[in-house]
Amino acid sequence: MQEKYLPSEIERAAQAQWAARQAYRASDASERPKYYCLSMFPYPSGKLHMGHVRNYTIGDVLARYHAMRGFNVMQPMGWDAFGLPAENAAIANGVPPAAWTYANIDHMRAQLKALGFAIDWSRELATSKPGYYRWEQWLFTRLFEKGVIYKKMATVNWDPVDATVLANEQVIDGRGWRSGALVEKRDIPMYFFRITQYADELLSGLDNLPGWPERVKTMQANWIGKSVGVRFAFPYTRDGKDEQLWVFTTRADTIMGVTFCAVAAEHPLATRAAQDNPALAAFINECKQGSVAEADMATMEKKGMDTGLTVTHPLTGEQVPVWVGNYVLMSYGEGAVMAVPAHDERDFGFAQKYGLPIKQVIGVEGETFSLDAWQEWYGDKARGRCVNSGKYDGLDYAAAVDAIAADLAAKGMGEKKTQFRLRDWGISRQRYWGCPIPIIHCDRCGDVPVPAEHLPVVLPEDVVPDGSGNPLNKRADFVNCACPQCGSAARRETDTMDTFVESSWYYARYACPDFDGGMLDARANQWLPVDQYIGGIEHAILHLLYARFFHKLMRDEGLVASDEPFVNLLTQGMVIADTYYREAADGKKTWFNPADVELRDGVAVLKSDGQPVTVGGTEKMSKSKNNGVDPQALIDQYGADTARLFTMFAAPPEQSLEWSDAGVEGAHRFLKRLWKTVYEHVQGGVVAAFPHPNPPPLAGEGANAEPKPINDAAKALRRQLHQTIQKVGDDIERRKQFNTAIAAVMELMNALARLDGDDDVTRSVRQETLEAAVAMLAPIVPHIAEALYAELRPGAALAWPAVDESALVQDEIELMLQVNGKLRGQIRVAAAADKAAIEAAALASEAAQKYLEGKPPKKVVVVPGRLVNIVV
RNA sequence: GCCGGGAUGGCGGAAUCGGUAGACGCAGCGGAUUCAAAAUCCGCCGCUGGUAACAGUGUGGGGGUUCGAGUCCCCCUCCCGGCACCA
Repeated sequence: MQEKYLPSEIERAAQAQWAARQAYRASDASERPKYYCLSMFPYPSGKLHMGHVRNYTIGDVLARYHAMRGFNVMQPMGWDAFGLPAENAAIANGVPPAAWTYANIDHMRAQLKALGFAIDWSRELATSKPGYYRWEQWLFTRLFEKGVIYKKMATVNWDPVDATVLANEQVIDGRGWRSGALVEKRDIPMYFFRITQYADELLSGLDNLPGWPERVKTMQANWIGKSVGVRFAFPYTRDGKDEQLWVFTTRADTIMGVTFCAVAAEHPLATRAAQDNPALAAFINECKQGSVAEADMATMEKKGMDTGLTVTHPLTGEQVPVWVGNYVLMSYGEGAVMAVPAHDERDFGFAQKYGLPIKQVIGVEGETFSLDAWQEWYGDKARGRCVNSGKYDGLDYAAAVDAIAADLAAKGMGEKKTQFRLRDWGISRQRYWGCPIPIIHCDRCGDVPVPAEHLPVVLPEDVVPDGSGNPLNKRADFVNCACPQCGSAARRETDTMDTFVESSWYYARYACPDFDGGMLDARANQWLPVDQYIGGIEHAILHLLYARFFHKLMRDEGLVASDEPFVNLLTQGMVIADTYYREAADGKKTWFNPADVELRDGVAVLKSDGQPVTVGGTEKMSKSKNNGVDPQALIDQYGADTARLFTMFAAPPEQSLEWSDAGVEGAHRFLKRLWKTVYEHVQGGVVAAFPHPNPPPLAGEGANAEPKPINDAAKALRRQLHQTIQKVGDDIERRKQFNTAIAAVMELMNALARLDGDDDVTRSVRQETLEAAVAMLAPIVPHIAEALYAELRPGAALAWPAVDESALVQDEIELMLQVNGKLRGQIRVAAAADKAAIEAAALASEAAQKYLEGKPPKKVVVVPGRLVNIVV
């Protein structure tokens, strides 16, 4: 055995050996129970970042652990290959997005292999390949024919200078990121998935996901946002015609307090009023500026303008003024809202600002309504009883809503309605590097889906976008085609799909990536649902909701048999690091990578020039803040095992992980010590492990089943060993707390180092401990574990150690002794002692005597196995 | 703004069901080894007072429940994630 721990050597050897025997190839035909372990696939941005290392190490630990426990494990990997960054790189460097993407994939695949992940590479896929997106296009045409996909107008961010639709990310302070032009809202036609049709099932299905974190389920439930309310109309007459302004409210009980209505800038009523009102027209134009992002809408200053029009209150008959409000969105509900300033925070602010009347219609007994205390009237208190509401006075929330809905229905002016906050999913993107939408526009036949036999609609890969518009529009060979129905000249749709579509079903395609006869084959149901899904918490809502939705779409197409795609979900925290920057005179910040910064006399300075930089706080590793730590340098210096050990040890998986170079050093030190401990033991000759229920046969020792006499120190170590086996299995399998699993093995190794003696029994206990410790670490640091186990048990395959129950038995245990809840000492009692015996022992103890001063205790609390608390 | 999460030594974190706060690791300090250094090994290490034994105090802030609260309840502050075209 090599005396020195040489990571690069043993890692290369282990990886070559795994590849040679195809160790991680998942069998489609196995007797063993399946375990499908999936990590969210990466966007091929260039090179792996620490978030990837963390994500895939978590998945690999679980995959390897389950393989050691006898499961038929599948851990696949692929590439979320379409997306905006490829186009940005194209604009910056003049490289086609395809070439850039595939080069990145090659580099990142090599990095993943260097980390030693137990991935079945035979199932690798990239979403930008026609063999993949072909089936996405096929499903699109099926759903289009079923009406699950439809077309409607939707609002986008429009850059008037670049003549391009911008992603929210590309809008900075209301301006286009490249042009700096003020962004405008613009309505364009888009294709939508009718996800709202599945809203109820997506909501109720959360109850069948006990393996998901509560917080993710809560976020999804709030996102779907089911609410029962009332949709009703304010009638009005215009140009001699009777018309209606429809609104939706969850607070119909406050309908008698309506003092105005507010409509979106794009609302037909606003458009009409603006025709002979230049000031209003100007205001509407102003409203149309800025981004469409909800966060921007919600935080901007609430502004409005009177249209001069009024509508009739459906119950009181009063005239109600109609305002245009910049906070009312055309795409939400009806594009119009009723306003009750007394009982809605936003309406209140608006009314205060523009001097609109405020009318209290809800009261809480014993409390006086006052404008100063208006905030008090939200939450539970808002659900008081009706006042100043005529016939509805005295009714509570539910009764008032029922009565008001009934009266509106009787007049044909409204009805109860279940409303979801969830909106249909718009998937059209005016971008090149995505999956083409398989639609052909024919002047005669309209929107015609591309027939299955003509799929895939292949995206040309030699295009270089320039940042203005979609380059596909300039490709006559792509655009011009014949209508599949009538054969006349037609135009191909040039919008591509939202990349969330590709990531909504890739998990299913891994079961049968080579199948070219359809989207999925029978192997999908063999492997699905995914047993464990791992990915960042930032995907808690959108990606995970879309994937659940897609699973139900595929189920309803008869492609999968299950209702939900992911049985267990682990949402890992972010990897964060310090940020450093310098600010120029014009306020522009230049960010420096932590690797280029060092501390000199407590001041952060740039290594290159020694001048100070400003410390900008600890944030998610990102390109924009230039605080990403390149895992490659770490692997080169310490090896993959150290990188894996550190990322698993530094924080529990669900919390954010703060990067630290010093911690890496500690992880490496532990592996060196482990290597040395095994080396020293092996130098003395390997022996059979201490007898336990399944004595492992070792050449020369035979079936040595005679129990050997064992001293107290070795017995104590064996107790700790088997407690550790119990704990580590529980930490990995149930708790998914790898940091404490590692800490427990470290403690065990520290205890082993203190075990003296070179007799046969002690050596066999040492052998047992080392075998188990190496096996327990194998899922986390597989290369070194492989090498060490081969020295400890030549020829044997790594196996998870079994717990020896008999080693756990204790005769005497220590309890803590509290007086008035404060720790004052310990007592030793027999492990089997009952409450009375424990109490007697406690009262007889020196510490108890000291604090009781001869007086009887007021109360004694005995928690067997834990403590005694004496109240004096 | 709305929804979700977090805050524990100098640092990362542990305390799994309300029961020894600070496991494990990093940094630091002291010692051994060495010509010297690196590496390695041993010891100390929340704060305040004390030579020490020990005492007091301590889990973002304020209040509450309990024999007992980092953990449960109410209020507050700050930080982070998501907000539908970043992935």
